[in-house]
Amino acid sequence: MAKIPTVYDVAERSQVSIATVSRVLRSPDAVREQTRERVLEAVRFLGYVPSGNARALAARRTNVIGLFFPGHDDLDAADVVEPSSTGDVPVVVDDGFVGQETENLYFDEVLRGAEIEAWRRGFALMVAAGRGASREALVNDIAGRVDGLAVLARTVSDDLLAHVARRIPVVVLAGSERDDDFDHVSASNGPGMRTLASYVIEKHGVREPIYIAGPTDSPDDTERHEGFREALRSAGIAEQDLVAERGDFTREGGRAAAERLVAGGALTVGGGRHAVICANDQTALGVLDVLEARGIRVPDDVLVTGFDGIAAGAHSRPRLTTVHQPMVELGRAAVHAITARLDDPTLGPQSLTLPVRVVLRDSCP
Amino acid sequence: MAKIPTVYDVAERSQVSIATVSRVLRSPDAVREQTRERVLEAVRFLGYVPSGNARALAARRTNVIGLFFPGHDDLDAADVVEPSSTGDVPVVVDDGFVGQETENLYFDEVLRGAEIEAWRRGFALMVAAGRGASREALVNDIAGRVDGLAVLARTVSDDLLAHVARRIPVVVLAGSERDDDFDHVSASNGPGMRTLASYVIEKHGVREPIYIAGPTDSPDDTERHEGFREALRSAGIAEQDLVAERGDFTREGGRAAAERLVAGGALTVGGGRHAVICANDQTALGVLDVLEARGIRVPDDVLVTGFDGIAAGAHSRPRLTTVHQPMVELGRAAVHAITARLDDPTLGPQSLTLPVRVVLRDSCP
DNA sequence: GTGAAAGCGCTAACAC
DNA sequence: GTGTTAGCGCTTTCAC
Repeated sequence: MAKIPTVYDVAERSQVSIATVSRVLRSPDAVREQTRERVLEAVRFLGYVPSGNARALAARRTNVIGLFFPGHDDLDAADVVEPSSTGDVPVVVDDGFVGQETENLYFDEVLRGAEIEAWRRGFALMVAAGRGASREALVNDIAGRVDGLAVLARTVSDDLLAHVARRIPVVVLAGSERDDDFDHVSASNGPGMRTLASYVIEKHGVREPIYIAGPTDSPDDTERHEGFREALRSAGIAEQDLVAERGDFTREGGRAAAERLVAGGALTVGGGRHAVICANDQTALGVLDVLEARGIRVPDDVLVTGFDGIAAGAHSRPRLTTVHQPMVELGRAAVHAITARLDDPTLGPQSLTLPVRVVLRDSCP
Repeated sequence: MAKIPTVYDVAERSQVSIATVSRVLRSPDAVREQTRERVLEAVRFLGYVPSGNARALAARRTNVIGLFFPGHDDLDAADVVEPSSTGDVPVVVDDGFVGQETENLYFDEVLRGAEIEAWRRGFALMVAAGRGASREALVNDIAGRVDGLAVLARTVSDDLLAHVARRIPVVVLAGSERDDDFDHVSASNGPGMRTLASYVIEKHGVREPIYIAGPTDSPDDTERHEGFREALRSAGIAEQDLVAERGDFTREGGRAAAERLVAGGALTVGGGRHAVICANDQTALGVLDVLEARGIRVPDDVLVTGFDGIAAGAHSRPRLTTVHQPMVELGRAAVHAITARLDDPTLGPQSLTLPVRVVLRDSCP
């Protein structure tokens, strides 16, 4: 890293102009083979790697797409652990240890989809998991570095989004299409939950399903909850008579909610057919944890359902009935929407809602 | 996006020089409040977002760190699905459907760690999951856009890495420290597996443990396998007499390997105490799938162990005994190593090995 | 097929 | 405190 070589260094060494160096890298065919070889030789010799920034600046295009998600506000305080100096490997009995729960399965899947699609279209991906107060600054910063930005709904103010959208295409993920000018990509949350809830009510004759909601600021949960209500309505069930709980989309939150339900006597062994409808899979898995520990049988005593379709739900005992939403596809669609707008800036606001499907498994057959 | 405003536009509108605009954004305190307000007002009015590229170019520093992992070569062919035009939500019975298996739990965790640490240090993160032949080009490209690069071991040629390392700090993830000049960050694979295998052999009296390896090109697997061999050696067991299989680090690969073992008669009900030691958790989970389907009891008939400590293993039935490696910390350490070198380029090659621990659960108590 | 030269939008001395 | 002025390292006409 002594002296980072530039086009000028390469040009000098290969006895050509910087324009030719640039050509060799961008459109090799426009250069005579002999010249090209000489340039490439110099590139190798010097260890030349073109500056993406200079290129982006000159070309007025970064070929990078940004992805913004809210991050964990915890996890951040501690410094990097220093390795234990001894080479000993401790052997511990797991009495319930669960590492740090991977709450972000959703994020992971979406990111994977975004990455795949970005790659296919020749874009790099820049990710940011903003936290705390710096969120807005982060979004602004990243917006200055990319050609387009995908943002999870309700993670940044509409003002900022509007500001940023004047510079680059912005697509909002998982937000219901609203009365704004952004592009939206989301899953069929409402219809999905409605279909599932109706199934539970009709097929299993449950008249008092319990809904465990997600965080109040989750647009996904808002839509799912509404879908649940619709199902109740069309079955002629009055919502005010029902028990309800709120989780936080985490397995731990699901456990806590389930404990409260059990303590409140809402869930019992053989106490008539009950159903717990959870706003997402993680919550439902937490519920399953508690029910199993309490000896309450699923699905015999209580039916349990989730939402999302994460892999863990397909492998749980009992396996989890859920509404599968195409998370990877969401990520891909987001990137797709951005590139589409990049290709044709005159496009009107797009709203894409991806289909979901109810997947019946053991926890609610 | 009509006309993207620049410093010049802001300067003109607020009646100051571009230098002052820059100051307002970088060091607000160096500007008189009244002037500052005027500039910020113009920023808001114009929808100005500073160009990260121009800034990086001028400042000779991007404040971005790159992360390179190998991607799935599959998944890429299909185009984005078009939403079904009907609003109907299909209800399907899951007869074994598992969505697309999240194989990359490892990647996800490391990425999370990297993201956290990058954020703490004021860096953005650029990720690339290279595939196929374009890998090298991708790495080169991304190297031109970042201040430092973390690369999973053995995903790109040492030549390229050396080339890139002349420009920016490069840290190799999960590779055993080798005789190169790169920084390395890895987990205690060998000692971890050795400890686990010894435990299985000594505690449970297993004399013929079966090892299911990972991909041949995985440095992690190489080290783990060697750890396994060491355990055999110190127990006086001859390796050549043992059955061995190779998976590919995926659950599906684990299933396939287990099927072969069952077919080969290596695993039977009550056929003496056997143990299947897997190179990673996903493989082990696949083995559990097969054993359960075959009615072979774990841990009564067969002991099963994994490696990594992914969340899914803590929730499987039976819960999976494993060696937990700090994946999030690996990501953090990688970023840390890069920033350390950025702060002090004179540093010699660093090699950090993070501690692991054996976690005993039901599958091998 | 190749070179000269004009930016791209910003930061950072250096003056005033 | 604020303005002037060089670049930063590339791409891209436009000549030749």
